[in-house]
Amino acid sequence: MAMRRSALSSGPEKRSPATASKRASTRAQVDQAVRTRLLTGRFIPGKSVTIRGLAADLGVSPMPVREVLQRLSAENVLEVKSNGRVQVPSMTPARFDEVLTARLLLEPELAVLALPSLSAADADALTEIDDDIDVRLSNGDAESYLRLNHAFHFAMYRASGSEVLLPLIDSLWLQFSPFMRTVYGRVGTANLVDQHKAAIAAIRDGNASALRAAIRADIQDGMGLLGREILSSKPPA
Amino acid sequence: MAMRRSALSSGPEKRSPATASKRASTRAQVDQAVRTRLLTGRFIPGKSVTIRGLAADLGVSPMPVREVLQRLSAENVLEVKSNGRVQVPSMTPARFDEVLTARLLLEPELAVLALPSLSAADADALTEIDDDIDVRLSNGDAESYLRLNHAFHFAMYRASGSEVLLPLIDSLWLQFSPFMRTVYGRVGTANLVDQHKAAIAAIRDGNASALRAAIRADIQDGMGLLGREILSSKPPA
DNA sequence: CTTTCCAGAAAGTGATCACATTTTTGCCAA
DNA sequence: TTGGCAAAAATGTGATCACTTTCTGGAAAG
Repeated sequence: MAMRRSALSSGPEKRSPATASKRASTRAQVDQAVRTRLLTGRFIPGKSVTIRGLAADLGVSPMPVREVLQRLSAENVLEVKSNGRVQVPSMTPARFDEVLTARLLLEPELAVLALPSLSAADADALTEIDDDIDVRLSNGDAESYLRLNHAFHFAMYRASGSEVLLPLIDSLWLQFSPFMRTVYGRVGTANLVDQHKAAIAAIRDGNASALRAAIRADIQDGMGLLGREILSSKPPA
Repeated sequence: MAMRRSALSSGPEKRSPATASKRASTRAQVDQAVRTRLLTGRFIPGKSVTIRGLAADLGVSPMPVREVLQRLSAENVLEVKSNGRVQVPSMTPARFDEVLTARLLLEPELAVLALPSLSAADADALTEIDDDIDVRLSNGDAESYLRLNHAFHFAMYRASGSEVLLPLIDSLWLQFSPFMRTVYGRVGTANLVDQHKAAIAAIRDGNASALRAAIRADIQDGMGLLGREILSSKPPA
């Protein structure tokens, strides 16, 4: 294996004991790094994640990693096996159906709740993200698609100022993203469709029912159709 | 303050270093203990929870407590202030509305998903819990009511074998239970109504739409009416 | 060539320490 | 009595160690 030092922070490695330093705890950095990896599918379902291994990978001590893995386990994002080992859970048909159900129940609702707070400027920002998505899709860049699709949805959702629904949806995305990455890697991204433009139009019109329908359809298009099919063929995943 | 040693495990206190001992990790025990306290309202909203303090209270070392607090923070159950201190969050009107919305979206759905797995024996068990609830309500025993109401709902939900929706709902209950305890303590439990009997009837009939309606109404009755009113009068809570 | 078993490595868990920061307390002066 | 200020206590965070359990790989036996 090639030399890889400190996937976290490219700066000079000074870390005196217990130096909370620059107002960003090491745990928060590790947490962000792991979440990003999950959301962009850089953690494959079934992959086992070890404290010391990830700590070495990120160039930090085991303690912050240990706490982050606890957090993600509690969020139902990582799975703790009976022997204590932690891994990215494999997707099952039952699990997939539940995630889809939960998304369809929660996300259209939160989008509608966010609607009053979404300005024309927000709609412009969403359009910019969506244009970027179109480019990535045609290029087959699955990882960037995942990242931007997440950015699109959460730019909407965050506008709601939600304190309860948003964390729930956050957990859901962390749960399905690793699996969807494998799906997109298998079937490609070229024929992926979404309802982002319909959603943006609904936002500009301030049309709640249209926005609800768009988000619902978007989830079905991006996740429902493909994933269900994949799971029928390959058992665990 | 009176002497209080080890609220956890009344047995002889032997704990050699790193003895995973009797197949129940200390962390799991602490986790269960804290969750029970939250669900029965023994943690008051606004109460600050410290690692060392809780560890001393439970008679364990700080490490397991530290991990449990991380888990509950990640689940949006405990709040981490900007200074790192952890506390049971105060309920706000916005937060309350969101919890109620999320409950109404998720719980009726999961109940219906559980319906096919609910046998006549399960209905009998639910009836037994509900009878117990009636006794506690007339006695004004708010803490037992919280515990049994939780038991009633989750006896249903668990039958679904859910891996995704159930953890989400779990998080919601941990979020609103401390607040509801203060509500019941203020208005009493005598005039509390629920739809448990309607739910049990729907289960015995295998009637999905009736069950969905019963759960929805039960949530409105037990939480919606009272809580909204209380929040109008006292600001934080 | 396959199976069994044992030694070494790897991994999670709990304990303890050190340190920076924040909070609390108690005292002194106005 | 009250206001502020400094000392002390409390708290979260990171690091490190010890120990148990589990996993892995290879050697020996069939």
